[in-house]
Amino acid sequence: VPTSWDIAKEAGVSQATVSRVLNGDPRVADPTRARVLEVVERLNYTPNAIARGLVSSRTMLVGVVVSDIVNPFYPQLLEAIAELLDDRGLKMVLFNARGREEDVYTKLLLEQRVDGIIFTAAVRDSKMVEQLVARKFPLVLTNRHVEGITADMAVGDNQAGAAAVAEHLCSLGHRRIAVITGDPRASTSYERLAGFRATLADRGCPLDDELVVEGGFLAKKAYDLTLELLARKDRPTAIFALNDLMAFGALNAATHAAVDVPSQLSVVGFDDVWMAGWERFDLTTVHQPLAEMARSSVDLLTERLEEPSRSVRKLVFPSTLVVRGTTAPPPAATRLGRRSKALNVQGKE
Amino acid sequence: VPTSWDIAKEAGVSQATVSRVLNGDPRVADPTRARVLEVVERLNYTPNAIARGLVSSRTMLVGVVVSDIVNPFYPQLLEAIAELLDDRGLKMVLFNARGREEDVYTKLLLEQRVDGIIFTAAVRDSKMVEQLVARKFPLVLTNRHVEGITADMAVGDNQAGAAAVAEHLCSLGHRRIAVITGDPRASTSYERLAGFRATLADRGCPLDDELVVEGGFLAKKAYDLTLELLARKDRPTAIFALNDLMAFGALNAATHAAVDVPSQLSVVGFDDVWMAGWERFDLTTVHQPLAEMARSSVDLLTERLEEPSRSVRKLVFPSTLVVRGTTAPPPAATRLGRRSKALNVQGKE
DNA sequence: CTGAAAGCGCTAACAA
DNA sequence: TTGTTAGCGCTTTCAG
Repeated sequence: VPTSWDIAKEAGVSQATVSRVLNGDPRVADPTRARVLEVVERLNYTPNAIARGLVSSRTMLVGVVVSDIVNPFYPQLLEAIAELLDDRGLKMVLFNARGREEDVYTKLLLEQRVDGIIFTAAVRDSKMVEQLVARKFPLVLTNRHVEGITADMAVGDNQAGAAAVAEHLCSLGHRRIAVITGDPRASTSYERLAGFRATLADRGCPLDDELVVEGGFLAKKAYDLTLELLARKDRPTAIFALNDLMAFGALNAATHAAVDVPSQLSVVGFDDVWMAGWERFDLTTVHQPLAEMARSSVDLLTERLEEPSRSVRKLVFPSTLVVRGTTAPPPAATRLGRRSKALNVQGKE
Repeated sequence: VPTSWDIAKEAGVSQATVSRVLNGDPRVADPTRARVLEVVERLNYTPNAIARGLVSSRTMLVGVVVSDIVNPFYPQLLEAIAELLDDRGLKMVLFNARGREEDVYTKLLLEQRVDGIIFTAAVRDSKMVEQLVARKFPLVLTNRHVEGITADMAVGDNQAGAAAVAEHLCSLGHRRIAVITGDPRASTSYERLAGFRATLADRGCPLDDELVVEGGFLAKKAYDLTLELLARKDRPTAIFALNDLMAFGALNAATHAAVDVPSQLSVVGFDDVWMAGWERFDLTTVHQPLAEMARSSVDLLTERLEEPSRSVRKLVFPSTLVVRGTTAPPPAATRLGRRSKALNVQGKE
């Protein structure tokens, strides 16, 4: 593998000149530049980014931490982030946090000397994030945030989104509503639950704690929990899963138990991942502007990379309820005569 | 940020000794080692992997290229690969090839001096892979392979899998079978189609080219194509989508068009991604042993990293048909009297 | 067992 | 406009 010295020798110039040409330094004579580039081409030379990184202390690598890569939410986010990073010449080092201790991978991230980190898997009491922030390490919290931490972040308005779900379910007439929460350490789970609970209380139909179960943001767990909920004597008429993946699990469980959605059971998710609109799910859920969140995350990071001392910004993105076909009035309400019309109205968005 | 010199000074030893301690060199006196480690701990020192990489020419970074990260197949593969790499102290630099020119990212990969590359998005006529192989760059082809290239690879038996689908559909009585292919440049698409076509011909019901359409491994495209296929005067009684994602698209389209699956239309996929078994899909498909493929890919790569001259190995993994609820005899056959029984048999696996 | 010294391949002053 | 010269932080001989 050729080095810049090899091509310098071959082109009859100094190594420094080669470096200049490759970095687009304007004060290189055109003929010289041409000669160098010719050799670069001929020897198929690519500069060693490691060496470059050592001296410039810029690796052009960005660590991205996700909590569960098989949750379709993350690939969708990653796709957007990866493309934006690419446009800025940055490369993505991916970490799937699932199960791992967070300090382990963060340490790895640091050893690797990534230029910055985009965290999408932070937990509310993360000591690690706190340390990184204290060290003034360039990082942005995306989607989730950390309690009491001042850092750049791009998050959705979880409270508002969940509140909208509560309104929706309440006005449909639901009174026994179950909630399948996510990881309780995630701000997303916490806030969605809080927003839902508060709004439900406001509307005079407080949440029954017996009906709040923990699904860990996992489809399988939500599936099992739904089966369990449906088996109860006084089963809920609606289930609010704190993310779409769990809502899918609930939907599958309902199908398994031969419980019709939405006539016998309403299901609501959160995120509006791309599959949520599929006919086979047609899920009522809360939309989060993923593309914009991704763009802002990358922008926040690159701007901090360029100007480390700039003031911290917190971007909150609106969440909007998307009513599709998995919600309808509860069976009881149906018997009271609001059935067919309401069913049609809610049947399709 | 402290360097090894800082901790050397603090511990009253030479920088070389610090390096030795950190690399577990056995010939360091225990008291010395303890002193060094104490300082390392106290100063919260982490070695600079860039510098280390420069001298050892080992970055501990592995490039992983996927063709479309939102296809659930890849996250599932990535999850396994990431964990295995992690166990070996390697980190993953992810590239989503979607739309990008392959030489662009491969060049980036090389600049970054990743130790090796796992390609899951290779196209059959890839010049880039050819060049990398010629350069003896450590790489493994996973899932897809490249025409006429000798390299380490871990692929599924696509021909056999597709043949099994052909057998299954034929014996159910289907004669008008449509195929939604993937990216024609991918070996997976090519081989699955070839295997399917050959077996169908053997069974005396050759494939009608009018019914072969290109879905590019994309759900949306498959959705549209299915709608189009269903609108034809002489519509197919079965659709073989060359991956699960497209099969999901077909299923959604069928629902949209109010065509019942499997009584009016059979649908088969390929890959058996984790969602395929969900009640809402219950998709008949071809299982690929993803976990083993991932493990082998990482093994092949790490072994080559350790012993660059070892002989090339090609691992082919068996593909097995998984019959679930989306396949049944065609409507015509049903009219001939094989309906209800067959329907039940196929209705659930 | 430990220290001194020579780079790894590049960027960035500083000279010329 | 180009060349010379220091390092970046580490691993690794080679001497003690």
